[in-house]
Amino acid sequence: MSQKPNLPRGMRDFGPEQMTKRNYIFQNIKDVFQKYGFMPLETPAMENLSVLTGKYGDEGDRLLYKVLNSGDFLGKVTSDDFTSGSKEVLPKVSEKGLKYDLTVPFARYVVKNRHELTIPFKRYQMQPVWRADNPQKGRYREFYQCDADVIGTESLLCETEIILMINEVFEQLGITDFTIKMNHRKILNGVTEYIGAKDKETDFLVAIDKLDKIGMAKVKQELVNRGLTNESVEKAEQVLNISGENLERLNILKNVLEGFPSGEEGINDIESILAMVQKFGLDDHHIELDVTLARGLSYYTGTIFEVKVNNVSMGSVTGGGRYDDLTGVFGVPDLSGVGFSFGVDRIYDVMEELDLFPSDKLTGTKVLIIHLDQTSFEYGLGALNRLRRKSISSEIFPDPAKPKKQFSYANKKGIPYVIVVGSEEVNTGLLTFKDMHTGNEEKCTLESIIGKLSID
RNA sequence: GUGAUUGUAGUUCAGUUGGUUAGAACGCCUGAUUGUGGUUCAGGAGGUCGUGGGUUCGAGUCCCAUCUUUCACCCCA
Repeated sequence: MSQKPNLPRGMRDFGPEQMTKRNYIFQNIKDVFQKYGFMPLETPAMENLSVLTGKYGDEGDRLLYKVLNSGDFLGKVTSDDFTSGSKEVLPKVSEKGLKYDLTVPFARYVVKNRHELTIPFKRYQMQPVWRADNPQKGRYREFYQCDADVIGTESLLCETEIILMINEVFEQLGITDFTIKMNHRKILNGVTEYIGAKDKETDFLVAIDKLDKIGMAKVKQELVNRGLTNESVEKAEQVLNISGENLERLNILKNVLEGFPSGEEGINDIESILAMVQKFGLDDHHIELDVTLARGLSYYTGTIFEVKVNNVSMGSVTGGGRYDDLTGVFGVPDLSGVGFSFGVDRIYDVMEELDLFPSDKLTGTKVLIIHLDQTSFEYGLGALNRLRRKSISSEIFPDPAKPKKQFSYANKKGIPYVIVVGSEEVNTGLLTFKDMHTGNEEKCTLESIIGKLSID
């Protein structure tokens, strides 16, 4: 027990059964991305720290995994650096880090290849990212993100298509009870202006983002603690209490934010998106306008959204938004982009909790050939070859073993059918074909077996 | 980074105020069944009690450190 090798904290293996389920999710997402015209992209696990740092706020910088330089990593460090602490030492011992999300490396890629890209550039990316966070439920130190971004257009069609894609993916995965929470950074700007707390915008956003978690009373308390005036807090409560259908909420907001240009722009965007979603004939679009949705990442400037699966104990499973100037920090301003990301690991946990994995779509090997002696083994090899030529996922037990052991193997692997080959079968050419689920057996030619297995 | 919490067989867990040889269930292996799994029955293997120190005549049990698990804060997929 004690000798067992262990994994680093927050990192996980995925066994065959888990991988089958994970691939099922990946495949669904990938199919939808491609259907909407996104092309695949991969970037390395590591980026230079100069690319990563400063993009995710102070908190993000803390959660970045830094990679020690190769060779004599202490070579450039003086004893003065050492005594003045890790801040001085870090840049001298580490130049690279593991990527924290897929959006920033994507922006780096866009800048690097901007002359070759067809604009608008649409890409999807499904890769692991790393965060040195403390693990807990639905939170890992290594996890996959599935991003799709469009860069180089301000069209609200992008936002609309994101909503369509989210609906398609969740529908295909069998997740029906979910909510796409949508908001707009400009609406939030307008609200902060309206309540007279323009200089406290970050404090305001951080506090209201917790509303559904800690309740109005505590949010108000936190707003006061963060230095907002009582008048601001009262006005904020009035806005945060807006309820009703999306259109009603919009109308109330319109009145409140009249005369605040930023807020008006945000409302117009949301209205356009909702109208366009209707044009695609999506009646049950799961959208809920939520003025408390703020989202952490500081680079969002337009529409923001987040998906929550209802009635499960899990944070958001998808998130995204529009960023007007992500590439600005890399020297290319005015490239507007919008993107979103599925959290596969969380979707997996949710589907497990709701028991949504379809067992029939997840089987690997379809048929196992069981042999009883050397002659039948060799006969079986020929049959195996023919099955595989017909693209039937099949295997033969590799060792001479008792039937009991071979059947048991099929059973444990969940292989739905077996073919038994013994001297009788070799002589007659009629193979014993068994349905492991029902236990029924029949004698068939290989052709008719192939026929039956090809139907499924 | 802060505050709690967990660790005993492959897995999930019992284990009394510190006291003989650390248990169960499931799983695994063998046989009942030399051409049949999943059910049943009989038997068997498997543990440095996370690790390192300490207290004690004696530690799975108490103390310290460390790692790990889970959860909350922060933040977030």
